[in-house]
Amino acid sequence: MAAPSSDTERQRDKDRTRADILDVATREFADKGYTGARVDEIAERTSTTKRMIYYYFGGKEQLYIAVLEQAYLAIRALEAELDVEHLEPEDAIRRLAELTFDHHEAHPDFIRLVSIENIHRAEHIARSEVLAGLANPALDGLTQILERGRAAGRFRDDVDPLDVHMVISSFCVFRLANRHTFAAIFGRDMLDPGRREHYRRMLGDLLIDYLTS
Amino acid sequence: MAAPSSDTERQRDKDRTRADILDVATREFADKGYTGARVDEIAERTSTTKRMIYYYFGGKEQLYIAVLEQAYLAIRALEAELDVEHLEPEDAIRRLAELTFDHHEAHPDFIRLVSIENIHRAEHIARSEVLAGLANPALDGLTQILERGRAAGRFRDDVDPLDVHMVISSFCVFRLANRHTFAAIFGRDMLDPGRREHYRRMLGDLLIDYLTS
DNA sequence: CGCTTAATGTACGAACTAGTGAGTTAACGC
DNA sequence: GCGTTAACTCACTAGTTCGTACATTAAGCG
Repeated sequence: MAAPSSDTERQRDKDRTRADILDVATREFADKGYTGARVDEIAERTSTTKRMIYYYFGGKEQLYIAVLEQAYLAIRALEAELDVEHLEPEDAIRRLAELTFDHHEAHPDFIRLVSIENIHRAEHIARSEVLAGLANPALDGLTQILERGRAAGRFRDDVDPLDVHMVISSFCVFRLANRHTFAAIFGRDMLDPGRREHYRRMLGDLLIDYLTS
Repeated sequence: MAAPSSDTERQRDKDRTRADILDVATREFADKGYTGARVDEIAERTSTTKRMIYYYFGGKEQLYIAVLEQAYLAIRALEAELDVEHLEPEDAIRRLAELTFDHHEAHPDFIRLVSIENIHRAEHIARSEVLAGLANPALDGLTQILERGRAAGRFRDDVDPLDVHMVISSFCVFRLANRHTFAAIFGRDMLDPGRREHYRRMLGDLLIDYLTS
């Protein structure tokens, strides 16, 4: 056989092995935290061996950083799809907030990785050339929306886009990141599907009432 | 000497030894997380030995649960001091929010412990008889304020106290818990003293605008 | 003042954990 | 075909980490 074609199962595949490790590692780190995750455990769930983790990534820490990079880039790629330029400012804000709301709910592992990284004071993000200062497409969209609302005299003129982004993130992140202690203390599951629409609408109301006051 | 008096330095003191261990352990667990914390490290920073940790607490996990219990009870004791019955509903809401805002900022270790516990899916809180279902005095106060505001026709009548509490917590917790990744990605320190008043006021505005819309 | 026991210190071990040394085999260009 | 090298396997180790067996000493009581 001359060259491996797409329908041929290659026994050795650099990309597939790497992707396999990264995928398993993402789940393991998100599940157990950086310190709690075990390299041997990751290796076992992989279709390859522990030696390959060191071959491709160098060590536990570099593997964890690679996991963070992949997770952030994937989320940012999703955010870049945001298209709200055709909407009225109020509707655009709601749409943007709901996009974040939905994204967070759809990617609990990412939220867990962020929480874990904050426990470690973002030292790994700081060490990553890819992530340090990675721009946020959603923030650019938000800036434009606020500008349009302000120009139309419908939004107050003393709001910083990053502050609004912070409010949206607070709400959406808290709902996922703190759901366990919240449920244990107050007996309410913030992820209960029956309350989903209520929270989604509430976030929009909160933002619009503030911006138009 | 017959009995140990208060001015006598007792060489053996059950309470002091226990409190010492608990204090050191709180800092260690908040700093490194449950898995990251080392029993030997805690012992070393104590004025006693590792053997005593096992003598008084039984093991790493029970020590961690004891740390959580003490931290939660201390915070709840502070919250119980809330006195807003003499204030107008709007001012009472702001006061309550600012109290939470200040408390969170003053107790970063507590916020870290909560984040860590959420990573572990609150399994230790669930195992603690003291903490499971521990009532929140601040929530009772909030319920009364909302009721008064609603009766006076100044607050909307479709708000759940726990939802308002969630919004307050989201904002205050996010500011502390996610400050590192937020700073790494956006270059803004949410704990910058120069922005403190801005955030404090913003939270109040956010709540009042929503409740009075 | 000696007896009892709660409180404390010392030394150690079994299991785990990140990482590696050295050899092996499949893929691919020539 | 064949040599080179990238991809891969296996067995192993040095250091760590929770936990404990055992010895010891201070405190209080009759």
